Amino acid sequence: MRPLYHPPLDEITVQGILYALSDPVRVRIFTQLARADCAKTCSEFLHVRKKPLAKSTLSQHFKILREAGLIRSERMGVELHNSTRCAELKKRFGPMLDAILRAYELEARSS
Amino acid sequence: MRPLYHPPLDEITVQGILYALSDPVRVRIFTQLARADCAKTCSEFLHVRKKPLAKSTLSQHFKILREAGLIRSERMGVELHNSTRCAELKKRFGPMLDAILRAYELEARSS
DNA sequence: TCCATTAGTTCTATAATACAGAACAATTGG
DNA sequence: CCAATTGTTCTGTATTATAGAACTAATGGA
Repeated sequence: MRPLYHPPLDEITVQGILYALSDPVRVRIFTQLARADCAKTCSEFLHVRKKPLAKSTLSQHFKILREAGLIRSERMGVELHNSTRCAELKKRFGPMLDAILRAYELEARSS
Repeated sequence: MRPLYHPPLDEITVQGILYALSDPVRVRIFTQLARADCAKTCSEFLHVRKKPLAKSTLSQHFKILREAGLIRSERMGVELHNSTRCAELKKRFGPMLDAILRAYELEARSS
């Protein structure tokens, strides 16, 4: 089992971020992590919006978020503790991420 | 041949926009359109960054941009005149699009 | 120590999507 | 009306996504 890869800040791409955030499940995961004040495990997201997700699928989604540079996952015993890399990302991409999250939020409210 | 579909402003989604802009060819097309002061035809993009594109592929890319609500395509004789819907989009999504384009621009400069 | 449990990952097969060549459609100019 | 031009749609292949099954890693107890 290969170690979890986290790209360094300067290898993170806009393309990768947009792709990662163009999926509703991943957006949900990311926004929950962004809102949370402490790290969350993967399995907390096995039921996203009432839709049961296979854990292999969920694992893939986390991998995509991680390798896009959006989140950081640390092994803590048997589980992974996931948190966002928002602070770093803000340094590199300015207001982009905030603007995206805000747009998603507004969209959710209006529907 | 079915008429070109342009979603009304309130049916445009963040997800659709991010997905459309997570492909380098489409980003190139969109940014060129955004910079241009007049509409551009599809075939002007047959060579994007020295890579020859099949016109069927290009057509698909335009369709994705169009149906994501990012561009508007009008038949003018035998060709299509494409332009962005930036003004409308700004009303609905605020600074998101600008922030994305700016991030892509900075990324391009630094590489 | 060893076994059961828990949390995630990887493997494998199938379903959905992207790409590009070929045929087609629509418009215009000669 | 025919030829040329621009773009779309059709069709087959290649890549990517999903989810079940098997596997790995860490822990807590008997």
